[in-house]
Amino acid sequence: MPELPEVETVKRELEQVLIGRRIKAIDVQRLDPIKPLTAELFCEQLEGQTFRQILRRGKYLLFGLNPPLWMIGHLRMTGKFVISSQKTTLGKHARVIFRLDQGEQLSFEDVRCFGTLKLVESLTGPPLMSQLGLEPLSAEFTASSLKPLLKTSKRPIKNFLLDQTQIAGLGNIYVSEILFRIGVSPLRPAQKLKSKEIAALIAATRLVLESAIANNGTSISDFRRVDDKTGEFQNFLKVYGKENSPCENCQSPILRIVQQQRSTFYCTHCQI
DNA sequence: AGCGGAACCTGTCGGC
DNA sequence: TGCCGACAGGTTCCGC
Repeated sequence: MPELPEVETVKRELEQVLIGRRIKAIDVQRLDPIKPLTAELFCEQLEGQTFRQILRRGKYLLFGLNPPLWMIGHLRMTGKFVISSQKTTLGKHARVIFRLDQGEQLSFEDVRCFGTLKLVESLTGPPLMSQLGLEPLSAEFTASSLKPLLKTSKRPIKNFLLDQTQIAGLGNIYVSEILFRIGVSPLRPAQKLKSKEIAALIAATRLVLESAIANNGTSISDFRRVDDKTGEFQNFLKVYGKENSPCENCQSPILRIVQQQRSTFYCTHCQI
């Protein structure tokens, strides 16, 4: 489900309520998110801990607890964090529930059970953070850092942009949107992008991601914010999910194709 | 290197 | 109403 803007939206909302809160107890309803840890070991390490800070890297949420402990969350397709009062009865998709010290609860909910919660004592060590690529909203995301990566890759640019070890945080929706905005076909080999197009790619990536964050992300099927409100960026999508709709530039129908077993939407006339 | 396919799991939607 | 296949914002592993 969520890509960088949705994860960033969740991060900002969680830090409003979570910083300084202590974990009093944990209910593990399903083991999938915490595997391979047992419920006993997971709870034992976290109970009594206080949330100190929340960071985001790519699509990962990093919960800083009492140093050096971190809980690294990944929402995958349908994961979400929900804050509510402990008086609230949670739905059947609540997988791990953290009871906090002021009557609130943090619930990790996940229909498909792909999401993960992992405990680590360092953010630099394997297997997670060390293999993530450029952070697209950081100062390091420039033509000079991206160009050498593109030039060595023959893959279609869509596949390249989805590769988290190259750029961390883009997913299926935003890649289609970004490529439409720069007029580049998702099928074009990465190394065939011209310097001008690389510059445009960087600018469009920043613009689309920042705009999506400003609109609290995209809610197409089940992304919801921490307070269960929807994001609004779905109102600004130009190609994603718009098969057969007229392109807003040239009116020709938006095409849906499959790359890496995933839908790609684009305009064959405007994107070359 | 990079592709296709399957797997992880559950739910929804459209067609017949 | 019911069944069946396709599809879903992600990642990883395996074989070619």
